[in-house]
Amino acid sequence: MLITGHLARCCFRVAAKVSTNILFTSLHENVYVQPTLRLGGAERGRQVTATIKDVAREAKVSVASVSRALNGAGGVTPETEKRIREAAARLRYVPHGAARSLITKRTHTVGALMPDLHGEFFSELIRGIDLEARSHGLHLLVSSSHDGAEDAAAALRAMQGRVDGIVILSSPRVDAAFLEANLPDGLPAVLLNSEVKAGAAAVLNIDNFAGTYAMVRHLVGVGHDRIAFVSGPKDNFDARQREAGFRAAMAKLAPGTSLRIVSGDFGESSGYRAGLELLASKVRPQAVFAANDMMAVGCLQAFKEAGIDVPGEIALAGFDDIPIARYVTPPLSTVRVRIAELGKNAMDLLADLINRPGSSAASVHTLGCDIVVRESCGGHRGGTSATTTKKIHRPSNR
Amino acid sequence: MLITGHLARCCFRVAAKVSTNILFTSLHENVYVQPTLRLGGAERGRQVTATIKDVAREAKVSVASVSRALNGAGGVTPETEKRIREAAARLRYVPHGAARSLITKRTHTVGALMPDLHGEFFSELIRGIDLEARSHGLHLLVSSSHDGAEDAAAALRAMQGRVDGIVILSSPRVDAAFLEANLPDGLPAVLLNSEVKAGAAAVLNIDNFAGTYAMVRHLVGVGHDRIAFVSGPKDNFDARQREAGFRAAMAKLAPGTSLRIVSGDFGESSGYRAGLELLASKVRPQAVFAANDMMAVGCLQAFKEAGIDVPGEIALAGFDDIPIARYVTPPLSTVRVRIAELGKNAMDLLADLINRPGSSAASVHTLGCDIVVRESCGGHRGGTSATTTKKIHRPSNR
DNA sequence: TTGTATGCGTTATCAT
DNA sequence: ATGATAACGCATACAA
Repeated sequence: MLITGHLARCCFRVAAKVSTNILFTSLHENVYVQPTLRLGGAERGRQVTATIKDVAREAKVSVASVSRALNGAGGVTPETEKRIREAAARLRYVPHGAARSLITKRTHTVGALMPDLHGEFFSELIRGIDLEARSHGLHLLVSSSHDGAEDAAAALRAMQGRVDGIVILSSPRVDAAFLEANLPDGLPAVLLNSEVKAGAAAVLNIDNFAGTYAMVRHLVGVGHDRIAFVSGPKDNFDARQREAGFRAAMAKLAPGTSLRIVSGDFGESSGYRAGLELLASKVRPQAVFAANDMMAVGCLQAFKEAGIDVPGEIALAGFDDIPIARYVTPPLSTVRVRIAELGKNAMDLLADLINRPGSSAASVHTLGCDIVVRESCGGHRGGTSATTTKKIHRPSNR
Repeated sequence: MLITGHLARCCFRVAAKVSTNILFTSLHENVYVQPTLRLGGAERGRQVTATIKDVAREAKVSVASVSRALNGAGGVTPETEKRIREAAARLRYVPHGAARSLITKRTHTVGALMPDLHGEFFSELIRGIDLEARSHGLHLLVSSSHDGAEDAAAALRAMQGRVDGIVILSSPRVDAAFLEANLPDGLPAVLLNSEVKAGAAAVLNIDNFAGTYAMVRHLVGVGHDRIAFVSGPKDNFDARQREAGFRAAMAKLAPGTSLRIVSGDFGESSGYRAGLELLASKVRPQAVFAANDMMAVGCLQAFKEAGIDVPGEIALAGFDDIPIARYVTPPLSTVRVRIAELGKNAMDLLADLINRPGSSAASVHTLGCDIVVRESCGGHRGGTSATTTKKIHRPSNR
């Protein structure tokens, strides 16, 4: 829609396979010239990794002393500890994670299981999780990109014995039944964006309901009455919550108004179609609230093509605050989800669950959203708001 | 710049801590009602995970037979195998990864080490890596979000014995010296976006040079002569290559033109400043080529505010093809980097390195780019082009 | 304080 | 075909 296309070769086509390099050279100083460099010391033979035994031999002590010294368990003379540490450093000794976790029962690793996600949401979530994991001394085993339940189940199985806990981002496929069948009993788990309260798992959700509610309140506040809603896919938990929030808000804040809800699928083009459909209505809405930003962007495109002024003739709002929202014309008002914080909180919850088994088990948490008022919804005075994580419900299941 | 602000509360503020839930209920059917659900069978006691011994006992065979049967190593009667499989299924037996890799010397896991990256690039890269890893039967241990060399070194150490190989995305901090000091000798590694050819590691780069060159050719082709360039940070490899490509292209395709290069830092606001600076020039450029899209977007903002028509008065082009590029007005012409493919190729290279040690070692590969012609650079006939990965150089270091 | 010995769960090498 | 047993690298209870 926005782009059209003819082909234009980007790279140099030359006969010889390796000559691209040479061609560059002839054009310019050769950017591919690279410093040759030997890595590591390449000890004799294939001794690629030193073990605790090697260190023990080198330091002329037993493996037990090496273990004690390096783990700070005490019971070792300062001088022998020094000797051991030096030997370890000399040999570039690093404890073998698998071996250690075999006896320790701790992998210091958490898993992240998520559906096939593109873009900002995924990266921000992982970012939040990873940062917090590191601060807890945990590593992150990621398994993303599965649409199928079979994929996800396999990934879950493969994590057995490799993780101390797991963060699971729910999806239509990874639902209650799936978790019941595949989530190992006793494995600390945090469910993100899930409608199930599953066993001992903690649940952390986005406050879609309140976010939508607040946006409706803003729209009503700036004088809009007939607000249409573009809903998301029915099998999506977020989408359902957002629609519920919209219905509740309208019932409360604009009572008596007949609800206008057209369905979309979170995709840009479904938003475009919804926009066209709304324009064709007998009574045109004063504002359109799309259940996510991509659909709002599609709407905007439809309005632009029809020559409708936004927000002059129709106000527009979205949900998510994807980066694009700021850059469309006019900039899109939306509900911001603090994704990295969601990840961070999930990780905190999980760490707690791991360190104090049962502590946060079966608790349900909710992360508030902000609304970001930009130009697309009229009554623009700008700004954002923030709320904090609130514990909603915590049955004493233990 | 684009957003201004007043605060608007998004969530309901109520006195009681837990009452948000109740409030919602009073507004609407309670969206937080969640099905209670017992997970797993909860075998007796704390037997949370069955081991191979349990299966052996259950099937009345030795652990050796269980191992053979489940690994398809042969040497086991169909009926005993059946009995073993049934016992395993009954006990929900899953082999303990750590224990297995201790003896196998294979973790079936690869590490991904990357700097603190936001947005699309990170997510697409991980996506490409993860998808391909899965198809190779490998898992992904991610360690992202370090700016410091110390951070990265610690992450690298922690991967010892937990991964069979590693993909490293270079950054100013993770450079030749860093790798020499920290990359374990003998560990299969693929360096992404790196200017060093390090030991036995394979290197995979984006063809920044050719991408920039092609875009300049396009700009010149549609009649622009005085093309200004907004460069990126000097310590960034991509930025340097792109500038080199620009210089080379201009020298070849627009000889005699005096070069106009203003420096930026890849950030939007530096692009904005560069835009203002260029507008203030005695001789205004016909086209501006920014070393990345964010700077181009900043430029565009500066031009818009100055009332300059794009592409009418000044053409504009960027690099990366971030999602935003399509949505600004006018849509931004740019050089597309196929990031997921980069990740996929890196993973392929690594899998090769793992399975056939030394096979792809010390090879250098380059992934071509596409140019995407949209409206911002004039001469708009639309479209993209694609090139494929080409092997540039492969010393016989083995 | 230090060393010896056992076991973690698995695969591999022998026997039988 | 099957079973006993020795690794794998580490931490730890116990002995010295």
